[in-house]
Amino acid sequence: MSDDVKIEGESLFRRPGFLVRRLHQIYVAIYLKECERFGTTPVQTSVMQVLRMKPGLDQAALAAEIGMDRTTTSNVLTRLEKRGVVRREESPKDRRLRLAFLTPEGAAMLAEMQTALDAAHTRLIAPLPAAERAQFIRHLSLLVESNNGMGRTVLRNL
Amino acid sequence: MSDDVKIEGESLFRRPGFLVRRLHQIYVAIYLKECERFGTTPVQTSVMQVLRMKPGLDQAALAAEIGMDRTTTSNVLTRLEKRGVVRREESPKDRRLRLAFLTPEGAAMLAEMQTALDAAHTRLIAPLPAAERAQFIRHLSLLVESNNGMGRTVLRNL
DNA sequence: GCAAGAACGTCAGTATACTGACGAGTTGAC
DNA sequence: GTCAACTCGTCAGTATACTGACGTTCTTGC
Repeated sequence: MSDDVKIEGESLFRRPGFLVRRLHQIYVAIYLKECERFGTTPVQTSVMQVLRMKPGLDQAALAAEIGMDRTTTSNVLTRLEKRGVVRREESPKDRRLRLAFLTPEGAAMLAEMQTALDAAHTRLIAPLPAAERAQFIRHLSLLVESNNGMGRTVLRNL
Repeated sequence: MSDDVKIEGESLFRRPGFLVRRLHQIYVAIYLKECERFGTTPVQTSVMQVLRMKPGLDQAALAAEIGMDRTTTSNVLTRLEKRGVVRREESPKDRRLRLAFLTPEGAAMLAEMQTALDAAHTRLIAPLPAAERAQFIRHLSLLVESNNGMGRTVLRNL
């Protein structure tokens, strides 16, 4: 219970990198359970949420909003389009761009998902004492903002 | 700056699930930069670290140590074996099991990686005020331990 | 107005990470 | 002892997530 941060220890369970990987897995599992009936993934939901706020975003801008690679974003959109919740069209102004929109079906599904989605996020941090949850989220935010800009994938609009 | 935890907000950047996914990506990027010359991944390193502590572990037990699926563990071991840092042999006691060991080359590489590995973990949480790093790690640990046991992948030996 | 550079989307390739299913092997209830 | 239940490793399939490379299209410097 020492306050000293011992990164060099042998156990994986004191290493922040290992813990973050594991917590990410756990969040995915919680999400999949909460949102089971929709058959979506966390990233697909993030894409739809961004498109609700900013309809007609091109793929690179969408990628930057979520912190995903252009390639991954394109693949996610392909799957969402196949399900009929997203549609893409070419930009008349810039023929390089493909603009993405939620379909009415997509907007309806997203609205219906809201409760389950909130529950997933809440459940993830529920084991923390209530008074410490806000600080944990602030710590996460700070680390994401500070380390943003590693490699090709960068978040815009922090 | 309210202490109230607003999970229901529109912005992705206040959602712990989103932040954890993004922080995991960031850790991978930091790791890959620090350990570039070894050409390894975070998970491959975790496997090797466990095998250093517990030589001759079977694949399912190894999976449980790291919190990985059996299938993923098998694939990671195949890649490590191909590189010559791990070897597998069948158990004479239980013919279902394949026991994994570090090769001398693997042990040597792992020893050589230690500094870079420590640097990656340290860099991940470096942006936090020094006094708050231990608490952040405690929060991560608590959430991982509390939510352990979601789905097929479970950590043993917490 | 045009050549150099940059940006967009895509492709191929690779690595985690999961599910469901399966055969081979072991264990336990009786 | 036998057979049902379980376990281990693997396979096929799918979803994130990255890199390097490429053709197309736009922007900029001049």
